[in-house]
Amino acid sequence: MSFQNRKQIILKILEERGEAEVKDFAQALDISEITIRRDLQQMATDGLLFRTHGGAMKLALAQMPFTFANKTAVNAKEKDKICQLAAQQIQEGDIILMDCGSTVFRMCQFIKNKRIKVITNSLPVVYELMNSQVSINLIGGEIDQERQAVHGRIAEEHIARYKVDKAFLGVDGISPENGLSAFGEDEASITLAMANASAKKYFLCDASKLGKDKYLTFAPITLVDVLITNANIEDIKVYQDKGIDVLI
Amino acid sequence: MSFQNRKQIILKILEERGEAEVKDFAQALDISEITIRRDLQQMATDGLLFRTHGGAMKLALAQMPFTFANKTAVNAKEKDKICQLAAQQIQEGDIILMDCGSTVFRMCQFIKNKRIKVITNSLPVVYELMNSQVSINLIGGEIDQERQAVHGRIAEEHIARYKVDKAFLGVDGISPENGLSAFGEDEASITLAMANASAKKYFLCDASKLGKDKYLTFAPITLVDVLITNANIEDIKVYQDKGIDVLI
DNA sequence: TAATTATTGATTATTTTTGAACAAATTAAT
DNA sequence: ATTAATTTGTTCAAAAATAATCAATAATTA
Repeated sequence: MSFQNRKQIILKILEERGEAEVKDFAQALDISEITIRRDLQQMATDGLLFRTHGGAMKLALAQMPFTFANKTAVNAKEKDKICQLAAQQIQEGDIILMDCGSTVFRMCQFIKNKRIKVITNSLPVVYELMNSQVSINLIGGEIDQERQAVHGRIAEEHIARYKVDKAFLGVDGISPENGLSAFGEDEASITLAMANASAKKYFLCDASKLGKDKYLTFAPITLVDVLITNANIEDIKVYQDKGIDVLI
Repeated sequence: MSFQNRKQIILKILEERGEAEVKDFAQALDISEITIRRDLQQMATDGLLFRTHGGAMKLALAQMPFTFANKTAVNAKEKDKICQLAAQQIQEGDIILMDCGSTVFRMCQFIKNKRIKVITNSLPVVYELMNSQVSINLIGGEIDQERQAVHGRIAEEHIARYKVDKAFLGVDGISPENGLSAFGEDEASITLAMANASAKKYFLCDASKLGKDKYLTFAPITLVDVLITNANIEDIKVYQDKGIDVLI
């Protein structure tokens, strides 16, 4: 077993457990502790992990070239529940669209092992699904460095070329009266383009977005096929009355 | 059994198992270990596999998960010199194409602070130029997880929509007689598409690629406008005779 | 057919990797 | 603050792998 092989396994262990001791590595790899220490030292200087006394930690946040993980920290647990529900809607072989919102991003962890194709304009999503079962189609166009996503006319035209089963989208605001709203034009038109390219439109909205209107309203509430949220039952009645499926 | 045959089988073994030891290869091919080592060495310099102490690994496995900057890069210093030369060819305001080769990738460090637009299919380039002065246009299409780049027909169509000043490209082999060659079809056709979309074509080739023909020859040497290399003067004469600008 | 070249295998020297022993440093506990 | 326990760094030796050199074989060319 060469150093390169061990490197792989060490990273995998860290990926699963977050942190581990030298003993654990030595046992898992059936090799002496001193060798593990040397491995960890080199990998630490290579920036692949964080060395602690007695072991190592994964540097998920530092390793990620994107700062997306921070954003998603807000209401992470609630969002994860929503995403788990969303992921359950996906069958093997599906082709799905995913937009560049922070909620939709958290779906990645639940779909990594599905054999599906994901079409997306979000670089964090691409990064997260890299080296997974999922086959990825990246939407081309101008990169918005702030959003870490692809936007613009070219991107919309790219989307329009596809017809997919399901689109998983996020919005900044949603209300029964004024429909869907967003903070920016770019976001709105990409969301719209994705919705138009998909047979079934799923919208992932945590409770904080329900009943709110934001800067730009861009689509009627009828665009929504399925609303996936963590709001309480009274608040979602109005949406069900409009003929929208709601998953809680 | 010829070297070509062994090469095929070695690659097949790696494809199946991901990694293997010299012993395994020697046994499978019924040939001495020293010969296997020689094969592996050549294939490693050709970029077909990753050599480890005691064996070899599939390239995709060796490229650490998402450490896009390949730190084990061979000839890093030589490549950097070539890239510095290439970067000097770029003026403020230029729109340039960059392909997904490891040499071209190293240009990023030298162009970070230029006010230019880069069109690329390489995810490492995108990540490297993120949060820089450079504005990025990402080519859309299917993602090749091994190459960490976008390939395919959609990508080529995307490229064809643009007309740019300069393209900075890499190839796996280049020779005065047979022109440009690559290991794979996808790579070749993307390179060709980029060349066609650009007024001036720069090719970045370290000395190890000069005078070599690889698996697939896909374009005549006349496609090259400028060759940037670290080879010695005698070796580049033949290219200059063909009317190609050469920078050393 | 003979001469030349390229490929392969064997041998030896060099390098790399690994593990053990012990001193130094760090952490935890009193 | 001091001591005990653990962890780490350093040095050295053994083992494994590689590189280098040279002879033998196979392939090619004249």
